[in-house]
Amino acid sequence: MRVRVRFAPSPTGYLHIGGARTALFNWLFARQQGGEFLLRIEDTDAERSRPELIDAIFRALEWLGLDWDDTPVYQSERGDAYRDAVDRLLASGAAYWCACTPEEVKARAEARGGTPGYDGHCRDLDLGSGVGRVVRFRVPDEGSTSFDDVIRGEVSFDNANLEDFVVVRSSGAPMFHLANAVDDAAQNITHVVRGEDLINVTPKVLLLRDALAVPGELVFAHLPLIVNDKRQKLSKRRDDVSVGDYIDRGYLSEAMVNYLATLGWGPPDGIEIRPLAEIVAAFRLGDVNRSGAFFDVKKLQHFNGEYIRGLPTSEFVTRSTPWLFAADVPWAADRFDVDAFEALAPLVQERVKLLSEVPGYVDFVFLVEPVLDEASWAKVMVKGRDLAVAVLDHAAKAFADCEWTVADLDVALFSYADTHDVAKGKVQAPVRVAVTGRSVGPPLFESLVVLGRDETLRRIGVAKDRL
RNA sequence: GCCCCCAUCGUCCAGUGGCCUAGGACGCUGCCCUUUCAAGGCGGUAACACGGGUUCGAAUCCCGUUGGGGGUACCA
Repeated sequence: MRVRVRFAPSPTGYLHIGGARTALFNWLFARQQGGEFLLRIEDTDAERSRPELIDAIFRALEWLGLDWDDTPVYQSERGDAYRDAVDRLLASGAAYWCACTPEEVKARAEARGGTPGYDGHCRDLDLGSGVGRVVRFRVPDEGSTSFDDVIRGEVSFDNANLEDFVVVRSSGAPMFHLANAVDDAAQNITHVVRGEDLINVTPKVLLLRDALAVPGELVFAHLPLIVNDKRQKLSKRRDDVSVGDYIDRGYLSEAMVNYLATLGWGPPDGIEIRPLAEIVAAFRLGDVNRSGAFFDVKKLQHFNGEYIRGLPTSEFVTRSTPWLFAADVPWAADRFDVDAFEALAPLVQERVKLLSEVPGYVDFVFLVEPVLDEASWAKVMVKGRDLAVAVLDHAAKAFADCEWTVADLDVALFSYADTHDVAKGKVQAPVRVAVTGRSVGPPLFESLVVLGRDETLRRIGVAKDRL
């Protein structure tokens, strides 16, 4: 049978790292099996769902490159199907109306000794529908519900530990388990790949499928959770994990997807950074780990640096250009010079880990006056004042009439190093700070070539005056 | 409390009874290269939670302990 999986986000927040990983593993499995990857928006909870987030989720998935098949299913539009299922459940006695309020349920539980859960109060009262009433599923008192998880093996729950859970709220809206069971059946889903936080809900869905006489078997695979540095499930509040935030910080989708694929799984040959197509080919659902994985931003950054360096330079230019027009960039848009950026791009490309770092490497070209990094100035120009004065004097003269090429600038400036027996690193520093404002940046002479003789000499002059 | 899951370097991943004096990657770190910073090259650091079994032999299988996590809603 053809594999059909689904990613079923609830539009209560932006797509976060955990959801992205779940979507990715579903997608990998589907593509690797030649199956289909479907989308379902689980918006049964009108209170929490925010329709405007749905599009943001789609865009995040698109950014990641996780293309889906068919049009997404919206649970908010499938009321009839759920009502039909509930009618069948009620008719067969698998479910019943319950008039207990949450407060009553809780009060009785406390009176019983604190064990949470519904006590079956209305089970055999044969109540009909009514305002404020919910429909509960009649969980068998005995036996157990188990399934063979692809990742974890046999997982079993005693039915006695399961309460008669609500399938329809007093508002008439279906609960997640019900909608889930009905939709997985309707969409002919073959495999459910989701986070381990949903493992306890599986017996309920299984019981529901059974009661609804859904044909065929649904295979489950519960992914290990992605955790924070305290080894707790990533939380939108506590941890900063929205996929969109990573886009804004200059991460490449290829790097993100590749990194996410190494969380809970690893290719047999140990090569972590590789094209998605190879990951698809090597991926095996059954080889996914069972234990939680820490989301290590440092390692993600390393992946990102690798991907940036691996880009053709022209693509690096087109992908980093938006960052040069970002709102917080300190120069007017008309100061941007494509040719200048293209000249520096290959040198910047091998130095950044994030696209957002790019402006900091080339700003001196577009700024009227370079931003002055105080720490750099203090170290090179103040602490090393004597050398700085001598070097800038030398540079001002030597740069005045040499050929304006990397090779000639090199000779012109470093003749000072040779004649005065000073390390080249020491000699280039004052010029770099004078011209770019910082002590780090792209190679100096290439930078000067782009800046031009007049501006270079002007900035050297300004720095000398400041000394 | 109850239920479920998990347990190899700081972190991620290999390892599926002998190839393991446990391998790769990130990080950290030493050296080299070098006009800064990167990148690159060559090294180093560091782990099978504990206790019992099973077996000729266990990181690998079983049991227990401990530890961690998840769930326990008229959220998903």
